[in-house]
Amino acid sequence: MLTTNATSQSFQGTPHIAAGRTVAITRSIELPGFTMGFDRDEEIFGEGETADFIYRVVKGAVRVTRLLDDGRRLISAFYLPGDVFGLEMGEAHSATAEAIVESEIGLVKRVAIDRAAGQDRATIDALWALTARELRNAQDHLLMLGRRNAAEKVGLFLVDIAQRSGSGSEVLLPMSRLDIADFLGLTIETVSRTMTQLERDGIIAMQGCRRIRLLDMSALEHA
Amino acid sequence: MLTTNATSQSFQGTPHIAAGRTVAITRSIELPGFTMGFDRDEEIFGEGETADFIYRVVKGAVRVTRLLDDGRRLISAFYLPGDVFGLEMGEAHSATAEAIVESEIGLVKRVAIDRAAGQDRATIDALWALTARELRNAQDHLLMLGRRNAAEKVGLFLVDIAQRSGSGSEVLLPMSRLDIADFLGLTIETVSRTMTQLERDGIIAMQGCRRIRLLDMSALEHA
DNA sequence: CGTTTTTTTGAGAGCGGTCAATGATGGTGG
DNA sequence: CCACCATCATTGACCGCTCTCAAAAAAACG
Repeated sequence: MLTTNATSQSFQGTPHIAAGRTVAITRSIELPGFTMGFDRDEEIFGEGETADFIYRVVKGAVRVTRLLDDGRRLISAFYLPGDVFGLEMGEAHSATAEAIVESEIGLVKRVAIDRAAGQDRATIDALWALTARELRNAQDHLLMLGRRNAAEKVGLFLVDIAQRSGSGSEVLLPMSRLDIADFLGLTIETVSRTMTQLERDGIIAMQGCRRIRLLDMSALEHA
Repeated sequence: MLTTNATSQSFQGTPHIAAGRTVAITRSIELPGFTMGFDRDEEIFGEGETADFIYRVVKGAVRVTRLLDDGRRLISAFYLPGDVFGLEMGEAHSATAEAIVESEIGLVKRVAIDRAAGQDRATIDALWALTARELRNAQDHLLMLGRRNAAEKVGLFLVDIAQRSGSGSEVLLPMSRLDIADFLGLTIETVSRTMTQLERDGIIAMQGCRRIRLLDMSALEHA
């Protein structure tokens, strides 16, 4: 875990913080904000910190984690370009967000959002819709975890990532096996073994452990 | 599964439908609505049906279920008196709700809610807060399912129900072992065995399979 | 190119699932 | 009120999946 000292770092040659722009929260809602670069494994916000911003992935990938009391880690969601995260109803963040790879993140101040929401019904509805989308994601996650074997979990996960990254049947996983395991409630070994088995069965093909080609989508979804 | 023909049934001697009253959606928000009685295992709404109402448990208990394609059943939440459920962002219900025991449910028409929300910011915020609460419940559920053994799951479940029913350390479970199993991602046999073991360990005491006394709360939470 | 981290593979054990039988519970009708 | 039956819960034996521990292979990094 790296210490967060965002301002001292740079991102792909661009200034670390690009101020004075607007950030899209939904397709129609844009608010004044700025962009920030984060290195691999760098913390974006921590559990318990004051939730002063909401965030949007411009480029890269983000994981949101919660630590159980006994040290086990639970990944509640992955966020890909276009996804909004970090919206809280309470004062503080209820989980930690970290960049999975070098990422570019848009930030909007919460006070700016609250101000806009006070004047504009459309903004309220957009924020509400974001909460509802998070709810749906959590419920889909529950469906993925509830009484399914490892092959089903990994299969559904790959299909989900493929659809969301919109790259057809060719997936480039940004996250490690450990991330996948903590997301699916499995161990790295089981994730690895399952992928090997899916490849043996001709359901996927791997070129390196991150580049996956989905050969048989229906087999992935139904077992 | 019983067929739903609510108007032809009665509930504990009171008329099945009591019209012309108001139903509390939150502590401060009350809207015109009515109350309806449901028998044990009676469907309140079904997956795919138009979401014309939102619901509140007045008395009894409700389960919300989703059926996986292969027939497995997943319980996404239990609702106890005071809890609101059935609020959807889309047109249709994404899950099925059934009364676990004979229950009294308050209903408010969605058009009435939308009308109130159009005029009153407090109502919008209340509805948004309800969605956020559902999200938190789903995330807590994820925490309960993620990489925990049966004893941890059952322990956390019992503590949760005890706290929500507010009856101290004496819990009267409205739901069957099958309901608990489908909620925790276990089988009835494992739930049963786990309860027996918790009793042997002196962590709980059972008077019948529904009446549970929680003797050691911290042991329940941490294993 | 060497070092560190991540991934893969293997062997063994344990937890929870499956199948099956017994025991408890509750509702119904005689 | 009790006998009967249907449903639900418990218990047991066994098996398979996933975890654990361990080591080798591959990839990422400086």
